[in-house]
Order: sequence, then structure tokens, then C-alpha cells
Amino acid sequence: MSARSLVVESMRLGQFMSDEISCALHPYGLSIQQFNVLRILRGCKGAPASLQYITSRMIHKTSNTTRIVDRLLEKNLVDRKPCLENRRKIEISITSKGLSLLTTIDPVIDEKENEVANRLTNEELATLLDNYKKLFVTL
Amino acid sequence: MSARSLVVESMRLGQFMSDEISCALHPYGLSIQQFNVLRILRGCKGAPASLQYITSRMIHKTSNTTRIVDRLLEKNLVDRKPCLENRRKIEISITSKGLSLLTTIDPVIDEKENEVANRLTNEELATLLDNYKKLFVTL
DNA sequence: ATTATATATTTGTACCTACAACAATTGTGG
DNA sequence: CCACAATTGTTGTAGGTACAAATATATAAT
Repeated sequence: MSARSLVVESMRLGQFMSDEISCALHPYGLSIQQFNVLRILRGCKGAPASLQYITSRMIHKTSNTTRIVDRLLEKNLVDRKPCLENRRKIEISITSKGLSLLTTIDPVIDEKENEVANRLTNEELATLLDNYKKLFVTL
Repeated sequence: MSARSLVVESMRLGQFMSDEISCALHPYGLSIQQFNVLRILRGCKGAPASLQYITSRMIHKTSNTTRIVDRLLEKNLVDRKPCLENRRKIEISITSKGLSLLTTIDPVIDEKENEVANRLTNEELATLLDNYKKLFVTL
């Protein structure tokens, strides 16, 4: 019985978290996936990233990174160039406009994240994350 | 720091669970949302359900139930009739074809759910579900 | 060199999500 | 009764997800 609850409630919680973040991002015109890509690019600290690299770090592994990057391009938040060493690849990097948008959004997201996390004690939080790891054994 | 992990890892876990179930449903040509609607209808035990009722029980509250029911109709898994008492409403019920499809799928999903849940002890599972409840306080 | 295979990205399609606008019906206060 | 609000469902649109096929380039094998 609680096996079913685990699955259903995990999906519900994931949805709840997504909704919270999506809602906080809405005023900035970013979807959660677009935001995700921007943060991955910022993590590259100047080094350009390939599409493949970005996809590997995304939460939704099967999402179509090409088209998410397309939308970020339209808003001039990222830059896309062909890679000269390997012409199959493309090099994607965050623009200064993208960086400054992230700087604006950061505190809003931090607050949301803390608001949710504060519903648990540090010990509960640690146990929860620990259990997540056990569940995640991909086959 | 672990506030961010909580949010990200919860989304990742929710996605993982969805993927597991979606994958198990794939051979039967059902999406996870279509399956969700069928199970809600089965839970009505013969009594027809309104669109509104179905929507209220779905995991993705904002999903467009009209169009999900449309696809189930095309496959003859559900029935749709106007409601005579209140002509704004429609009455949706699961067909015998829908019921027998669910009967086929049930053990497959049960197995998936148990496979995942077995990675935790009963005690860990109980604690996890308990923590979920604390996180879920909708504002 | 030519063919085969692997890698990297794009394109296509069906379905879903999120949000808003619309239409039809019902209920309610004057 | 009538105007107006609330309820119920449908339709429209932009963006995302999931999966498969297509395209282009690079690497390896013969």
C-alpha cells in the first residue's frame, strides 16, 4: 500500500516544487527549463558548453535542448556559435544580459527554496536527502 | 546550500518516478495522465464523474482534462454523455474495455512501485512520507 | 580511399502543461 | 422577470516532453 503512496507522493512533491519555482520565475518571463539552462551555463564560468553537455545536466533528460536554447537566443540571453575544432558541435555561452538577469532572480529563488526547506529541521532534511539517494539507484 | 538540494532533488525524484511509470505504461499506449484518469474513473465504481471532479484528483492540477478525455474516448476506454440534470456538466465513465485494460496493467505497475519502494526499509518509508506531508503545507 | 560506425545536433510528431479567453448554463438579488 | 455573477466545460496558443528519424561530421576498419 505505501509503495503506491511513495510513487504518487514523490510525483506530487516534485510537481509542487516545480510549481513553486515556475511561479517565482514567471515575472521574469523564464520557464523553469530555460532558467535551468542559464544556470548550467553560468556554472561554466565563461567556457562555452555543447548542447550535449547541457542536456546531461538537465532535470528532464529527454527534453529538447535545441529548442530551449532557441528561445533563450531570441531573448539574447545566450550566444550560439559553431565549434571550429569539431564542426558537429556548437558552443553555447551565457551573455552579459543573461548573467545580469540571473543576478536579479537569484535572491527570489533562494528565498523560495529556504521557505520550503525551513519546514523541516536540518536533521530531517539530511535524512530526506539521504533517502533520496537510496531511491535513485538507476538500473 | 541543502535548501537548494531539497528543491532540485525533489524535482529529480518526481521526474524519476514519472519516468518509471511512463515507461511501464508505454507498451499499453497510455500516457501517465491518461492512466491517472482511468484509475480515477475506476475509483467511482460505476458512478459517472464530471470533468471538474476528475481534474480535482489529478496530479497536475492545471492539465487540460477535456483533451485527455478526448484521447481516451478515441480509444473507447471511456464514455461521455451530457448530464441531464445540469446541462453544463458532462458525465464520464470508464467502459468495460477501459476496465479490462486496467486489469491487465495493474500488476505491472504494482511491481514497478514495489521495486522502487523496496530500496527503503518500512521505517525509512514511513519517515519519508511523513516528511513529505510537512513539506506540502500549501499556503 | 571507401565503407561503416559513432557522435552531435536538428527536425518532426503526438501529447501535455500553463494560462487566458470564450461560450453555455445555472443561480441569485433587485 | 432580468441583469449579473458563478459554474462548467471548450478552445486557442506558446512552450515543453518524449520518442524517433534525419542530417552532418568525425573516426575507425578494411
